[in-house]
Amino acid sequence: MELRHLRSLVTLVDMGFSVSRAAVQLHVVQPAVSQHLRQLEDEIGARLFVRQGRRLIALTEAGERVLEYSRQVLAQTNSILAIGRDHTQQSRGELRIATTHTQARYVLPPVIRRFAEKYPAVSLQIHQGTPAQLVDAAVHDSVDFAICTEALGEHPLLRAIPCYRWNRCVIAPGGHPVLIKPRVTLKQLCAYPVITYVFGFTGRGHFSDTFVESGLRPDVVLSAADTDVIKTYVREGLGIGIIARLAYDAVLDADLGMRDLHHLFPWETTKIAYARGKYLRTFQQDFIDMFQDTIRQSDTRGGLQPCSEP
Amino acid sequence: MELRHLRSLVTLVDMGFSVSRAAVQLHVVQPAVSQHLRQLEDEIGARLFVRQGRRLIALTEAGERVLEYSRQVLAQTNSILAIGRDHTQQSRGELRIATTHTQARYVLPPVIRRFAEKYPAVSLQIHQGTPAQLVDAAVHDSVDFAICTEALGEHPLLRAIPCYRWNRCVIAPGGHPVLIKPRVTLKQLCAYPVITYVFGFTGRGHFSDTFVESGLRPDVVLSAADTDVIKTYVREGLGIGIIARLAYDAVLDADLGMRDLHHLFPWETTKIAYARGKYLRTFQQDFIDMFQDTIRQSDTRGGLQPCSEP
DNA sequence: AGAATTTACGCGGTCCGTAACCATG
DNA sequence: CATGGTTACGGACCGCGTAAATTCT
Repeated sequence: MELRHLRSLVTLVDMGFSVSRAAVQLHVVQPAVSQHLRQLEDEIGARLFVRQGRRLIALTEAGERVLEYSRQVLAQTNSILAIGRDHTQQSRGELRIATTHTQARYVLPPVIRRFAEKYPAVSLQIHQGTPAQLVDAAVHDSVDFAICTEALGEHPLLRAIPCYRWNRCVIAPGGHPVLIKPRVTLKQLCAYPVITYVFGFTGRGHFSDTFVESGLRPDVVLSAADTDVIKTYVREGLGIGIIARLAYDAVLDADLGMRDLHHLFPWETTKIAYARGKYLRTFQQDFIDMFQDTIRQSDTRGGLQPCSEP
Repeated sequence: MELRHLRSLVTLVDMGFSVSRAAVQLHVVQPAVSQHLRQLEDEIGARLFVRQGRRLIALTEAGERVLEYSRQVLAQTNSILAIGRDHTQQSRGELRIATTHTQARYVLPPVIRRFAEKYPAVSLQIHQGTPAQLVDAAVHDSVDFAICTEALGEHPLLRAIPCYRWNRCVIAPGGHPVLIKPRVTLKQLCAYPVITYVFGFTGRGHFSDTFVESGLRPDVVLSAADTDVIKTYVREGLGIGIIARLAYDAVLDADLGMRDLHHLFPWETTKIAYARGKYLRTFQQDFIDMFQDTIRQSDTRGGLQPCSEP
């Protein structure tokens, strides 16, 4: 068994069980990949693939197991090479971050600024996606870090580091009746049409749970993945917005009124996660440190609380 | 980078930095290994070895990192092959256990009997060693399981499963004054010369701590790694023995008196550990289950308590 | 001087690419 | 009949083994 066999297996699966596409991806011809897969099955001595005629359709249970280990092996060989790059070109390389819109837009900018200043030779990539996609990308090591609130932390193949806790606020056009009382109640929120995040995003789970427990039902007229979209519709007068407190900008959103809601909802914990066993280059480790440190310095202006290490 | 490079690196280290011995171990000629190491260094692009002239002396820091990942990669490729064997020859293979003398002699026999009955085609190996050696063997995957009380559980590369808790007893030749009172005190134990386990073995750490805390100092005239040796010297009249309660056999040791001491010392937890990420074949998983189950059935006869899963 | 490692070189295996062949929708 | 996968075969590459050169104990 050689690494190329494992590479062929993993690429085959990632390419949706198309041998030809895997071959293209691997820069070899198709019969080569066929041979790898065949040899791998021979050496392991068990069927790995469910076949339909000559076509490969899916993995057997054994195949799933082998795939899992193969991914780990390949990730670790990458880590080995990363060690080298780390020692020779300390501060040269790339940092691939996958996160949600809210993080990318409201939390990361000051961190990124500091990082880019300290490591000008590191090329930065910020990918966006749904929490489920972020998890996937981190597991497959197609990004270095996934930063979000949902779906991390339970995954057995990820190491998740809690970074800060945040809560929600309500926003509404200036003069809106919900803004009168300094301390808003759940009942008051239910009196108006609500615009908030799409399910699966940014703490929407706990958000809904809170209403269910209280026996109240909010009138969610619109859901969006993205705080800026929510704000836009709130400005249009479509309803009141319930967003992450940290996404309210006192200057840019001066036309909107805001009331903190941390007394109504549970705190959410945003984490930074990476593939377990991944070798972190010094600048990657440093990014995590800078992230936590920046949060710590920005104090509670945005209503977020730093998390100490677990 | 190919697996052979990693194998050469790992073997080199295991052979004490002798390229020639590594070559023998790998069934290739020496220049081949030299080439692997050279190529590995080239590809990683960092010095991995500390050299003294042409001789390799030690690993650099980068080398240590690479070694760590290489070990994991190789362990996982082994896991992949194990998956195959598991699916084709369900109950054929080998089970390598490393443990201390006390476990091998007093706890494992009934487990082994059940296991051998159910899996006659699995060849069993029982290795013995100091707790530190057991940990090493498990980490390097040169055994499948390490079973002992000390040193496991904290190691980051091992997964340790608590199996049962035990405590100590005192043994002495029949009629010895320490046997008169049903409830022995620490002070009484200090009145006689004591024979017990060597430091680093079988709960000796907590044993000593207990005396230190009480301000008493036992008169340990002899330490042995092995309960049978202790018993022998107790029979010789050299002193009283403090051993694991489970190592006292009511029939074979009828000439020795015994008093339980669980009111004096903290309970010790014996664990079964294996390399994290290792693929457990079905019969290996079954061994753990049978181990725990056998303990559960043997009830408290030997003064040991089963542990539920953490 | 001898043990151990590196360098030099040639052979053999094997890995991949080309091309022809087969199955499936 | 086109798309996608397997079988067959040849050439190029390279990994290993032999043997000579080198260096440190």
